[in-house]
Amino acid sequence: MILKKDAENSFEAVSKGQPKPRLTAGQQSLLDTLQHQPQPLSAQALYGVMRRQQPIGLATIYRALETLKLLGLVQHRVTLTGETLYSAVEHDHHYLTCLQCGVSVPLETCPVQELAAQLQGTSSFRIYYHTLEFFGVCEGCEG
Amino acid sequence: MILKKDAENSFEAVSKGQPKPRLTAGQQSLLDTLQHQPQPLSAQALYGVMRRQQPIGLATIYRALETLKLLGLVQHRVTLTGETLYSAVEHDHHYLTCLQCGVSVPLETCPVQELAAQLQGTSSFRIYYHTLEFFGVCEGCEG
DNA sequence: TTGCAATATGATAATGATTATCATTCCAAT
DNA sequence: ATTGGAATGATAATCATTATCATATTGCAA
Ligand SMILES: [Mn+2]
Ligand SMILES: [Mn+2]
Ligand SMILES: [Zn+2]
Ligand SMILES: [Zn+2]
Repeated sequence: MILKKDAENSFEAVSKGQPKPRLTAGQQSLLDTLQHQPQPLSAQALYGVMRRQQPIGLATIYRALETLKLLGLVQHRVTLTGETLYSAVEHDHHYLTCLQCGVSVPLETCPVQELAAQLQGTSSFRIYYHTLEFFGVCEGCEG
Repeated sequence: MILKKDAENSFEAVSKGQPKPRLTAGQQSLLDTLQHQPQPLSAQALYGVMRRQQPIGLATIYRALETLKLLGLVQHRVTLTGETLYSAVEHDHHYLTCLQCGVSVPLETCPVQELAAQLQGTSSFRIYYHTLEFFGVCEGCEG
């Protein structure tokens, strides 16, 4: 996927002709940070990253992430340890995870893109993102 | 998917030629219960269900679910509210969930079956199950 | 069978990520 | 400038899950 670098507000790219929400400085800053991350991050990790550029309270980060999710700008996934990781919706990656040691290997392709577009028309939902993950046991953990 | 009704120990059906683990009475009972559920259940919900048939401590249920997961007999998914739901691996269903009200609509098809089999050969992992979920906003929550 | 070591179980305390509170600050529109 | 509503931050509370630890079972050898 091609991203316009440093769009002043990437909302345009996602929502077309919908009620336009104004992001606060903090939300915008958080979104920018997220869009520049190569990996999904937890709320607490984001708290640490923002700390150096634009300090934002942890509670506010959780609230902002929720808001951005509802706007279709941010997506989430939950790790085996129970922490939620966030990333920009443009970040469409999936993993193969070992149930034993927890190691995650990224997949190269996303076989769901088509179905997502198809569902978009079929269902009455407006679809923002999806999660796809495979679980099993890695070679090293083979018992 | 067709299920042999009341297999004495469905492990055979999943693991072929691997070190055969003996499930304890509680684990077996829990697995049976899970295989008869039409919907994924949380550990606590299972605790409530087992209560009437074969009382098992909550901690033991969590441990058993973890064990069954490692054996490739049980799968899990995490809801928006953060609770983990468990189901027998035979239960291959996916959902379209509203980020606002949390309602989940089941999908009819699983477009990942093939890729899973393919990955099985490509990767060095032994793949047990996968999760696939679409997130968006339902018609009623449309803002 | 009997005895023991390894494993499983239950009750309960502890953990930790997330959420609820609430006082304060910001913001937009009179 | 004034004001009502939304946003923020610090912090307490929540609650699903884990860690403990004492007790009960199980598997196996003597
Ligand atoms: Mn994808
Ligand atoms: Mn599937
Ligand atoms: Zn592993
Ligand atoms: Zn909804």
